[in-house]
Order: sequence, then C-alpha cells, then structure tokens
Amino acid sequence: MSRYDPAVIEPRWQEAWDKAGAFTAKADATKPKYYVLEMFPYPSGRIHMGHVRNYTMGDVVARTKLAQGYAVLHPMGWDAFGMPAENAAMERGGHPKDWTYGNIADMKAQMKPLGLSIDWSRELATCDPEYYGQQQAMFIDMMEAGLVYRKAAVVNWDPVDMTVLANEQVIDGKGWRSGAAVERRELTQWFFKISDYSEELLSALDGLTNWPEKVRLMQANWIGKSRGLQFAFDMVGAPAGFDRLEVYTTRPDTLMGASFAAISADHPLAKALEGNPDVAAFVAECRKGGTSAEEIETAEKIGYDTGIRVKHPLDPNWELPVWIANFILMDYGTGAIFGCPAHDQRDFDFATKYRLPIKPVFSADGSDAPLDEAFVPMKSEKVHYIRGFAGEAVQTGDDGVATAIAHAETNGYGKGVTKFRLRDWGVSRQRYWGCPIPVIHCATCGVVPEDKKNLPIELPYDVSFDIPGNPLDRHPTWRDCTCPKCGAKARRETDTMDTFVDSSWYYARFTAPRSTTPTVMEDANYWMNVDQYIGGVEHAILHLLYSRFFARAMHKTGHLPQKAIEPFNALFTQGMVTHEIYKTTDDQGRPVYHLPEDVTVFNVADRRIVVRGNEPPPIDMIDDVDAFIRALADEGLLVEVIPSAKMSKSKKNVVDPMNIIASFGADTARWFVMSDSPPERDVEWTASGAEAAFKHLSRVWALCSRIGEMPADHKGEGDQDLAKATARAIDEVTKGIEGFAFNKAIASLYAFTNTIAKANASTGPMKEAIRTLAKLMSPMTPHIAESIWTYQGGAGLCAQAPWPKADPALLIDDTVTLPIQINGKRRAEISVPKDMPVAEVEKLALADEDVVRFLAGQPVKKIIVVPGRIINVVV
RNA sequence: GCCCGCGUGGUGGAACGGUAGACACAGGGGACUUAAAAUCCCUCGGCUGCAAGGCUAUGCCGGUUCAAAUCCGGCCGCGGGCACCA
Repeated sequence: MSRYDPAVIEPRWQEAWDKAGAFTAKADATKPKYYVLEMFPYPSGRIHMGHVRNYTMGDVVARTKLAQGYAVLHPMGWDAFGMPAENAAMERGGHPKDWTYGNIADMKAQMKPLGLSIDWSRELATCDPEYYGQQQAMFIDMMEAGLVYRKAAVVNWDPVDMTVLANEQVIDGKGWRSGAAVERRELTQWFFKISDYSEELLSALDGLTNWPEKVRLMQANWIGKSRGLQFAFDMVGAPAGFDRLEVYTTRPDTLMGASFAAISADHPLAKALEGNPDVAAFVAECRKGGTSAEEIETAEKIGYDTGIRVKHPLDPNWELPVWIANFILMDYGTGAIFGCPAHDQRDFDFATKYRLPIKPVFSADGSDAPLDEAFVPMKSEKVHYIRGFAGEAVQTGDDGVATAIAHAETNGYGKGVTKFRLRDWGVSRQRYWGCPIPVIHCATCGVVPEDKKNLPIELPYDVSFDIPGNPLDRHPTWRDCTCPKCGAKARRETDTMDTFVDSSWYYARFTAPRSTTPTVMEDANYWMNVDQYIGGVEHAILHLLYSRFFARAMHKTGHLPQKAIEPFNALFTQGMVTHEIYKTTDDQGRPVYHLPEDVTVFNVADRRIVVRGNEPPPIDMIDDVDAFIRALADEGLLVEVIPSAKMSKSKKNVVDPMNIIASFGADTARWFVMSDSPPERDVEWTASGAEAAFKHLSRVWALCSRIGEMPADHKGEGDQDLAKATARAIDEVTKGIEGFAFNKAIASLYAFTNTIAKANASTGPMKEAIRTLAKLMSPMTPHIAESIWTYQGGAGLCAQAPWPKADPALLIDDTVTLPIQINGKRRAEISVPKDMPVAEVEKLALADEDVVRFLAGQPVKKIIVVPGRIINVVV
C-alpha cells in the first residue's frame, strides 16, 4: 500500500459512489426509511467551516443509517432568495438571478469534494420558478382556506431613500445607506394566520420529545400563552367615543398597586388626541427609530400625561392618570396597561422618572416599607398581601391572580382571558428578489387571487437597481395585467414573500422535487417526516415555528398527510465554528485584522506568540523573553490574539475549507470538525487540530499497510483481547453516532486504533479488526475507509457494506473494580466478580486493609453499595 | 430590556447524582538519526512529600444528599434569539 494521499483516493472513491448510484434515494417497501436533512444553505458563494460541520454531521447519520439497512433520503438545496443578491446588484451591478445561480454553481463545486452522501438528483433552489410557482399555488390555496389576510402593519421607513428597511439595515436608528433617522410607518401588508394555531403549536411541543428541551422552551415562551384579566376603566375627560379604556393584565392581584394607566403611541386614543400639537409631537417622537423589539425596549422610557383620568374599578373615587408611553406595544394585549410600579421594574423606572406613586401590594414578610426596586418574586412563591382584595392574605402569586380574576368576574368588572404573545406572520416584502405574491388588485373585484393556470408568476428579468425601492413597482409591463375574474385592466401585487416562506416547506418538496404539484401524496406519505433535522440553534424559533405552522397549513390544504403536521421528528442544533482573531493597529489606531494564514504562531518559553507573516523570527539564543516580545512589538510584528468568536469575514478569523481540503483532504476536514467538541457546542478551529487529524489518518493508513504485510500464518496470543476491544469499539461508536456524541465516537476510534496497533494477535483477527475499524470510521472519513476496506479484502464498497454488530457476550467483563469511598472521599478500591451479592461486597470492602487503616476503629454508621459502581462507607 | 443556553488542566473536551480530567492538541524528557523532519516511548491540574501518600481543584457564594462538575437558589462572565439577516 502506497503513501496516504487523499488527493488521489478521494476523487476516485467519489466517482465510484456516483457510478454505483450509492446515494440515490429509492423508496423501498421492504426497508424502513430514514430521512435526514441539514438546514439548506443560503448561496453566498463560498462554503465555510460551519457548512462543513453541519453537512458532515448529517452525512455521518445518513451513511450510518444506510449501512444499517434503511432506505435513506439525504437531499440538498438552496435557500436562494434574499437581500444579499439585491445588495450585490446595487453595489457591483449585475443581476440578482445571475449572481445567485453563479454562487450556487460555485458552492456546489466546493461541496462536491467533501464526499457527502447526497442525492443530488433532488437538488432544488427556491428562486427557481419550478419551486416558487408551487409556493404561489399554495398561497392561493391558503387564501381560500382563510389562512391569509391583509392588514396595516408598521415597517422601518427610510425617509431619504423612500424605502422600507429590514431590521438589519437599521443601524443605531438610522438607515444603513442614507444615514437618515428611521421612522415607523404603517403599510398594508399580507399576513398568514399563524395565530389560529397558537394553542396547537404550543401543546404539540410536548410531543417533540426528540427536540432539544431549550428549543421547545424558547418556542413555548415565544408563543407566550398567558392567563390574565381583561377589564375596562371608565374614563374622565377623554374625547367623544372613548368612554372606556380596555386593558389586559397578567397580574390582576396587583390592582390595588396601580398608579397610572398607559397606552401605546399607536393606540386609537393616542391618535384621537393628535389634534393637540404636544401629543402629536410626542407621538412623532415615539415613532422615531426602528420596529425591532430590541430597539423599542432598550430605548429610554418616555411618557406624556394626557390629562385624561380613569376611575379605579374597585374605588370610583380613586382616579389614575392616563399616559402615552413609548414602551407599550400595540401588538400585545389591548395596547393599554395599568402600571404597578411596586411589582414591575419597567413601571418602577417609569414611576420614578415621572414621580408617580409606588405602592406595594405584597411583600415577603407583610411589611409596607418603601421600595428601592420593584419586588418581583416568582408567581409560585408565597407572599404577604398588604393590599390584597381577593383570597388569602398569604398566598402564592398564582393563587392571587386566580382569586383576583374570580373576584372581577363575580363582581362584573372584568373577565379572565387567555392571550398569546404570538403575532400573525407578516409575509409582505417590498423587494424584488423573492417569490411574487400571486394576487391581483382590480378596481371592481378588489383583491383577487391569480388564476392557477397562470402560475408561476415569474419575476421579470429586465429590472434595474440604480434607484432605491422595489423595481417591481416601476415595471409597467409586469405590473399591469388583467383581472382573472372580470377581465378588466388590473394591477399585479408587487410585494414578494418573506424568504422564511421558502424555507418553511422545502423539506416536503424534497420528497417529490420535480412534481407539477407542490407535493405528491404518495411520496410525502413514504418519506415524511424528516427523521433527523440538523441545523444552527439560531433558527430555534422563527424558521422552526414557521415550518411547523406551514406543515399544518399544507395538511389543511391537502398537500401533506396528517402525520406530517409536525415535520421534524428529531432536531439537533449544532454549535458554531469559531476561530481566534488576530489584530494589529494601524498608524491612526484603527484595528487591522489578519487572516490565520497570514500570521505565524509559535512558542517561546511557554509563551504563545503570534507575529505577522509566514516566518517565525529567529528564536534561538533568547534569554529575555519580555525584551524579545517588546522588540517584536516595536517592529510592528506582534499580533494581538482576541479570544475565539464565530467566523466572520469582517474579523478575518475565517478558514476556507477549500484550503484545508487542498492541503489535507476532505477526510481530515471531516474528521477534525467531528472530533473534540461536542456537536451542540461551538468548536474552535485550530491549525494544529487539523494537522493532528491528518497525522492520525496517516497512522491508520500505515497500520493498515503493516497488517496487510503480516504473514498469513502469524499466530498471536491476543486474539480474545482484540475481539473484546473490537466489540467494545462497535458498541461505543454506534452509541456515539446514534446519540449525536460524535466526539466520543471518535475518542473510541482513537482508543481502538491504539489497541490494534499494540495488539499481538493472529493475522486473520488483525485483518478483521482493521476492516471493522474502517467501517466504523467510514461515516466520518468515507474515502480512507474505502481504501482500507478494499485493501483488506472487504467485499464491494465499504459505503454499501452492512454496519457491524457487537457480540454482546464480549462486552461483559467478569470482574469489576469498585472504588471505596469513606465519607464520600475515594480511599481504596477492590476487584470483585461482577455478580457478587451486596452483603459479600460489603464484607470484602470493610476487610480491605486501606479501609481498615482509614477507619482506625471508628464505628461504621452506614454502608452504601451501588452494584457495579461504587461503595461508600459512612462513619 | 425580555426569552434561552453555556462556563471543567496551558487548549478542545470526558464523566447513568457514584474513582473528576477518558480521548486528543500543545508542552517537557528520552530513543532512533551525522543532523533535521517523520516515527516511537515516557511524562504532563495545583500545592506538598524521598516515597507510599496527603491536601486542594469543575466561574463565584450558599443549599439539598451517604455522595454534587451534575440537582436547587443567588451572583458574575460569555454566546444565541427578539418577529423585514438568513
């Protein structure tokens, strides 16, 4: 066997797999199916290490399941609509379509050398009319099913560019291009009625037992079910038609601590008061800045006293002022609240600022002392009500709320209401590079869905990006059309869909990617659901929640079977790939970042030093390390190392996977991203780690050569030990892969490799062991595994060979070593037969000479024996 | 501001509530070599001890338990999300 040369073997095996059609998904009634999917990429043009990690994880699962006898579906596609394509067109000219398809070709060319077991015949791109035409058909179906409507909603408005901005394009409250102060402006927009499914999307989370607990929690909090009291204040001094002010509160037990009422700047009452120039100015002030919750909630809290008063529901003589406040959201509840500063920090800050009363309703011990900050214990905690009006004086917050609601209902001033924080999904985007909303505006018929036979409504190619705004708006021949209902001249909707719509059903499309309907029931029935979905935790809420909603909508409109309404049986959220950042400073003190390949890292006397360039300075004969470092700094060579962060172009802490593949091969890149770090955690890319991975693969290669050259009749003593080690490796690697503990699987493979290298066994068992090693490595490093497999006489392709099974008899040891603790500290250990009864183990433990010495005659109070685990003696 | 997560040697990490540091990287020492690279062997949390060993140690403080990195409460630090980034 020659030298390990990935550049030679990797293309050869990739070709062999292609030729064998090894990864083409084929429905097979005789096999169980397995659908593994990684979140599809946005075609930025370059793959990065995060992609390599994500797709390698999916590939490990897919290859293992294939070996275990499943019919595997492992597809790949492109989340191809979105802003970057338009930005590229604006910055560099060119067309979003050309840019996108060029990027897809580039990225595919970079993914191919990784040797992923992808069925490329199912490839799809969301920007392809074949895909988005079906999405338009479903939009129309959803309109007919009552899941789509229009309403006014606020957007970020750039008053200089006269264009809508994405939250990302609002920086410090200003438009990213114009620099103008952004305003919130209302626009009529299209919405999906995801709120129809609030309760169901929440309760169904309980069934997602193979999802990370944290993702389910985040989704539950996002949906935000709450039980509270809705009631109306009688108003004094309000404009005509505003007799009562509806408010919703989740803490009705704090009603006696009310010190003011506050309404959103978007509240109808605020609008009615805008005749007053002071109010108008204040409301305008509130509308400054972007629409994001982060911006609104971190903005300084400001308020305006309207002069209107409301009467407290429990005391008609008690009046509270009505304020307009910038931190009240119109989207949640009724857009109006009562403020209880004693038990809500935000209200506390507001009350302090505007000198409003702060009256505690309850306290920990029943005292009525003034507060320095809001007292907000958990609702499950018991508190002393000083100003309670319902239920016990000492009760939990939960009970306080329940009795307050009951009190309100009995006395007729309010009622218990369940509300959700989840808002309907606004899908309108005033942008070109997205799926056109298939709707027509007709002067006589109103808003009419396009006739399905006219689908797809394709994006026109002849558009320009030289002026801001949506090019579709100023494209007359595309925009002008005829009404499908009455045939009169009409206008096409120029909004396109949120790209989250595209990614909310691609998993279903993969089951029949070329069909002329969105899905084909037979295929969806066979392949759905996705058995294992893998992607970044940053998608924990929006993408996954939208997909769960969309699957339900697709079921309602006949595009998915009932069983697919929860499309992802198991979810795994992987961590990011990070790298340390190398920084120097230029003459003006501005930071300059350096690519990892443009610096040199070395050690001098236990000090890790990084310098610019590819050559380390001469380091022999250094006796004063500090002086040496100072000298480097004076020459401007010394590089500052900033701790690892997510790889990003702006910080230049990126490693191009293509460079790694070019120097070490795909197997090394794959092995490294799967080793060391647990997959859910961030992994730091280190050059030394990649080299170590390559070294290890070379060692395995050399070991394979050595075994191949063993004389056929060699006999060794260690056959049984090797058989046991093999069984253990099979067991541990299988469990590691199935439990998404790839790092542990790889640790077992290191140990197994070391065992084989040191083993003194006969030739046959040695060959058997290394073939098993190759098969166990093959999900991670498929190419080298094929070479070893073939060299050692394995039948057919390693990729298609069955997964090995561990002989259970070989996994059990006859004797176990039990540590003995005295008062919880490990003091000794004994070796006992694995089935020894507890009483005998106790006797043996107490007779142990170390134990006797430590006990020094003290009486034993208690002895705890955890069979097969540990013994603890308590004195 | 709100929601969620994470924190273990010089580094990445391992550890059904049960021997903290598996497996690696880096470092140190040695073998081979004219030399270097490669390879192989030994060592490797800290303090202490000739040694056997002892003490100490999982961000910080407190609690539950025979036993806590793990469970509970509080704090600190870092990261993700916050509805028009994908």
